[in-house]
Amino acid sequence: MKTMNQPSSRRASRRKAGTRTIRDVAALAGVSSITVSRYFNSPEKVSEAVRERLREIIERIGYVPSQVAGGLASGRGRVVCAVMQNIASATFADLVKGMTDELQASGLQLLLANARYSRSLEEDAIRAFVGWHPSALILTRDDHTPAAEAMLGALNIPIVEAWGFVDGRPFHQVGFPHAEAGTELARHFLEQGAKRVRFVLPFAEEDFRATQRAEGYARAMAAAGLAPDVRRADASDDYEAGAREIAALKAGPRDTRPQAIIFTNDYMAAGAILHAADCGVRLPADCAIAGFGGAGIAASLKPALTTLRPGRYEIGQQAARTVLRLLAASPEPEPVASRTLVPCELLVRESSKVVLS
Amino acid sequence: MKTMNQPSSRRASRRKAGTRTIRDVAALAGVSSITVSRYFNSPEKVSEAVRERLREIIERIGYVPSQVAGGLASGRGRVVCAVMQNIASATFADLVKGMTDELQASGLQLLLANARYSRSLEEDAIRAFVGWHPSALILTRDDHTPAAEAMLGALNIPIVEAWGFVDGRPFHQVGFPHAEAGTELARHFLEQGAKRVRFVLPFAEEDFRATQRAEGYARAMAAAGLAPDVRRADASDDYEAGAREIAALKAGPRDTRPQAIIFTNDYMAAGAILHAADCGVRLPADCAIAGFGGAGIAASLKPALTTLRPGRYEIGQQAARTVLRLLAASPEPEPVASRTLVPCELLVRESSKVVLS
DNA sequence: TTGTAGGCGTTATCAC
DNA sequence: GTGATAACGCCTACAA
Repeated sequence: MKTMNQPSSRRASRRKAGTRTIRDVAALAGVSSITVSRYFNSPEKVSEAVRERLREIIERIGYVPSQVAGGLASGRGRVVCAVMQNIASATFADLVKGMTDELQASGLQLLLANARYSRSLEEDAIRAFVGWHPSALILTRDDHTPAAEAMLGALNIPIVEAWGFVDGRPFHQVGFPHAEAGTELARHFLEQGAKRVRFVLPFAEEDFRATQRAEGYARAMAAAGLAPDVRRADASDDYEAGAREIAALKAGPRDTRPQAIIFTNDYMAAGAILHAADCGVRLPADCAIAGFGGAGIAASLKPALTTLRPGRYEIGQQAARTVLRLLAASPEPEPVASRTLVPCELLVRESSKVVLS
Repeated sequence: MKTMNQPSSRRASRRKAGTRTIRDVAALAGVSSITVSRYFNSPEKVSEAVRERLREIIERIGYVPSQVAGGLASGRGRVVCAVMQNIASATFADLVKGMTDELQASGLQLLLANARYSRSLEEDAIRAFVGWHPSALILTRDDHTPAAEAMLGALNIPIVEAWGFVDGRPFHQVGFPHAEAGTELARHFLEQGAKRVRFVLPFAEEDFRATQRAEGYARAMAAAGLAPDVRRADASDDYEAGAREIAALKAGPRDTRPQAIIFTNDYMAAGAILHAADCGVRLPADCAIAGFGGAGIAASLKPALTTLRPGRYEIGQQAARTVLRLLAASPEPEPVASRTLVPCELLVRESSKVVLS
């Protein structure tokens, strides 16, 4: 007599205790599991009666579909991957919020990686993300390593480059041209008649966007027939760097001192403003000041800080929307990469009033 | 005559073009696919020779293991899920950075959700995360909905409650007791002889941690036989709220005015300091000030702002470490929930010097 | 150290 | 509108 209840060809179940599957739901409802699948993915294909029964059962036993199994079966993870450059900065936090807010409703989960301004870490992050079979990818730079670029080309999914705004890329762009941001700030001073306008970069060289803004500034100066004056901060703390910059202002002879300074971020500018009184520098009379970033504190400083505010949240949002649009439109991909400009807003306040002596 | 080349029992492959699998690698190496699996998961079980061959092939064809398939097969997604309360705030951005930095090496991917201080959204996020079969869960509050609590209990994975630090919870704690933070700030002023110490809450009531700090402050006041004076800001912008608070300072008779104000975040405190001069208030002579958060700008304000700085990055890091420790130790779970205190640091500066009149 | 068999939970495909 | 079946890519269990 054969062993009962245990055909030798049958392995033990590897199922975790307490895990419910689509089949449990199907059995309870007296339908097949594919019907339960349809209930979630295309409910209009399930009859009203069955739908109601399923709703009740799912609610009662607390069934949650496995994203993992679904992703495997469909060949597409329910995942949008994003590589940030500095995950703890306000800039990227706002981008992330814009993206999550927008993706929330779609059921897509955002996966984040932090590349710390390194192209090689970005490549690593992309490679890791490939294993998730992402539905789309959002990047925050456009100068990838060749290996990264090769992976991107092979992925064949929507790819968005957010934050910058570059010509001639094969991927969708959402952001603004950083060089032009620098140009705009330079012009703000040039139009007021300033001739000596300085641009201050942060201590760390890693933020290449700051460098791009400096280049735009330099072009504007050159176009006006003036010599660019780009300096790099000599303190890693932004507030301290700004303070030192303003402290050094009176070092040279009066007619060579800058009439205006553009700080590449608002924190340096704030440091300058807060320290000015201690150095006997009156702002903006002795030197006009502008920042970049649209920091919340800018309006409260004395004098209030002029700043160029990028639409950080909006860029995250638009990047996510671009992804959703492309996913909805597939499999007819858009012929050319889209370009969504999210312009900066120049918030003009007292600090940037040029006083020509 | 039957159709050729197409046995009726054989379905078409659903494989995406260009997708390589563990079997492709195995075939190229002349080994079985399980050996390739071992190469990734326990390389020490694969002979040096085979390992070398596999390394070369994997590198050459750019094979990346599927996290999705692996997660399904092993019953555990390679995922740690975290629910934040305000994903765009500096606090949570630092937490996230601490977590990702720590998880990076382990190959675990962090999944984030934003609960916006809502218990119900937290519940939704947890439910969504269940579908990812997470290896662990990190939460940032301890007062979950009953449904959420039920899910947590059933999950049977490491669960960490980070940012706060509470007694008697079934889950691991990493953070600090917010009430005590309020107490510490209150004592800082009480020890200087102040009798009238005010505590200012932000306009939005959603941040229950701020309320906990206020409670700790109130207890310290009561213990000293003094009346607590908790006010809620009347402007949603923190800087503006701080400015208004300081502007209102001189409204009442001198001997009822607060001698010190604790702002529940540094932005309100900064707003107060920046606006003080405009109101004819001299700080700290007319009123001592302290904040909470350890904002970067605090040290640059005039007067420099005293603030209680929580170890935000460290808390994220320790939360992740707790998760990794528990995962490594399984299947022998720790008998009781661990408690990791990450203390705040009181940064005493000029703003909090009490001047008794 | 290496291999065989089959299952993980869902979905694509085809059939009714 | 509903169902049977196999396939997604990998890993656990067991065997050699």
